[in-house]
Order: sequence, then structure tokens, then C-alpha cells
Amino acid sequence: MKETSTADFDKIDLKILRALQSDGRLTNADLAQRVNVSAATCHRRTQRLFDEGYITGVRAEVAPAAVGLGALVMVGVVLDRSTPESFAAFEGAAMELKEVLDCNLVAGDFDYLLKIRVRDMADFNKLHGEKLIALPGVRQTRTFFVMKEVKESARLPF
Amino acid sequence: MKETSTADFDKIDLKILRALQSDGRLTNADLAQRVNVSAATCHRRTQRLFDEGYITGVRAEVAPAAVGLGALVMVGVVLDRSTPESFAAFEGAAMELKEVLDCNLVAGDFDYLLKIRVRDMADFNKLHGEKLIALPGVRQTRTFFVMKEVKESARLPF
DNA sequence: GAGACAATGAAAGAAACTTCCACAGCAGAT
DNA sequence: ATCTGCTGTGGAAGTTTCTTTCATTGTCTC
Repeated sequence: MKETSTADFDKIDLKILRALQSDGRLTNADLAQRVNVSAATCHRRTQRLFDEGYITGVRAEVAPAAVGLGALVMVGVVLDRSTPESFAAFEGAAMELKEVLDCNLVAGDFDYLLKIRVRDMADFNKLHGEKLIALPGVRQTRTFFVMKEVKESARLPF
Repeated sequence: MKETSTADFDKIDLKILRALQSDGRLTNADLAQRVNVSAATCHRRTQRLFDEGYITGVRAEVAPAAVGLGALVMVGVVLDRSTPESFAAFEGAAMELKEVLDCNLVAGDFDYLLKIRVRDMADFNKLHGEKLIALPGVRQTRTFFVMKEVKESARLPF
């Protein structure tokens, strides 16, 4: 199981992955043409990429501001204790918070780094005071308000 | 221009946005059924959401490990000077680095927070030594290796 | 070469897309 | 109250696309 190295994709598979990463709603016919292969083959290839889990999903990206989520905030979290139970409890609770878009266990000055979307600063203050610092085992948080989203969710560079 | 508040969506629009956020490849027919509206209406609504920019794109999510990008790293960056030129130069250069998936200007201990994907630690070391610290105006960087991706790119909570 | 195997493209019935059209609901003016 | 314009709706129909089947091609091994 070589998880960290490229799976056995040929040039066609890679082209399909790249094309669908750019436009997930490409029709099979268009995709086939772009990849220089018949529709039938393209269909089979694409199906395989989905079935075998190389494509984990296709999502429409909704403009955050349009749905009242204009504010992006990063939060570093330090826990009280570094026990497996402590980590598990925090992770479980963080999973439940819908405002938490990403949650990563990291090595460095923090235990976790969270990416959070809310309507505005007032909303974040409320979330911070009522929910974040109340998450299990939280000793300290450090907030980084995002003032400008320079680059956001770029495509995977492969 | 009320950028931070919810645009004028009715319940149907919101349902469409949510459905496509979960599965961007839903056929118009399925979407129409799920939203309880005729195919024609659903098609028109969806088209509008794309045309008016409320859906900024539809992307297939490719399993990072499958394409040799198993390592995720967050990097905090502090610049030498806080001049507009300095920021612009850094942002321009960061945009060019394909390994940099996200780049955000933040308020707090750092000037920028970067999200980076590479094959492994060795790859990151190379990137860090050859490219990151060479970005224009960088005084200091702080690296956070992600040891566990607890939650990744969750859907927008609206 | 011969045989086994995997992958391919053409074809065709089924499904979906996308446009056109007539109609319903609603607001404002008369 | 009625008219009028406007917006949004669903049915229908022609066109496109999907998805399966099948015969064929190319490759590898012996």
C-alpha cells in the first residue's frame, strides 16, 4: 500500500483528473474529446476513478459572501493535556461545529489549526466566546482574522 | 452592494446550492426532483446561479495521496516590512507557487498563512529552503506539519 | 506464431438536456 | 373592478448525451 506515491494512472487518467478538477460538470462527451479518447472509454475510465476512490467527490463552490459567510478566520488551538483521550474529545466536538471548515492536528506551536467561516467579526466573537473556548480541553486559542484571501482552494498541482 | 449579507435567494435557490455543494454532478433531472420543481424551472434557476456568479465553479476533489501529494503543511510568514509594495510583491510570488494551495493575509502574529501540499517532508524541506524563504520580503517562517487531517474542506454551513 | 488478456471504439436504445410556448400569479395604474 | 405588463412556472419536443453491448485491436507470455 503505497499511499504517498502516485497511484497507477496513465496519461489519460491524469488528464481526466485534471479536467474534472477544473470543471466537475464537464459532460462525458466533452471530456472524451478533450482527452482524445472515445466516449465509451472515457466513461469507463471516469467511472473507475470514482469507484476506486481517486475522486472523492464533486462539489459546487458557492461564493461565501453570497450566503452570509463573508468572514474567514484561522484559529490556533492549544490543549490542556496531550493525551489520546484529550485529542479525541476535542476532535469529536470540533467535527460538530458547522462553522469549522477545516480542522488539522499539527506539529508546532499549536495542537490544532482551525479554519472557520462566519458572517462577520461579531459572529466570530460570539462563536469564540460561546463555543470555541468551551471545546473540551482547550487551554488557549490564537485568532488570525483573514483580511484578504489572496489564493483560495487552488487545484492540486499534479 | 451588500457583500456580507445573504443575497436574494428563495428556498428553491438555497436547496439547489446545497444540493450542488454536496454533489456537483447531480443531473438536472435529479436536482429538479430533489428540489420539487420542474426540470425546466430547475434548469433556469441553476443557470442563473452560475451566470450571476453565486456558484464560482464545480471541482472534482482528487485524493491528494493518489497523486503524490500526501503531505499537508501550514506555514506562517512574517515579512520584513509592512508596505503595500512589500505585500504585493509577496502575494504575486506566492501566487506563482503551485504548491501553495491557499494564501491569506491575516491579522495576528503572522502576515500570511499558507497552506501547502507536497509529496512528503523531504519535498517540503526542499520547497522551504529553495522557494519559501526566498519569497520577496520574507523575514521569518513558522512551519506546522499537519499530522492528521481531522476535517477537510467541509461544506459551507448555510 | 498462438493464445490469453486487457483495453478500445462504434453503435444503439434509454435517459437527460435545453428551448419554446402558453398560462398563472401578482403589482401598479386607470 | 379591470386592464396591462412582468415574472416565474410546467409541459412538450427536438437534440444531445449517457451507458451498455459487442466485435476488434494491441500486447504480453509462452
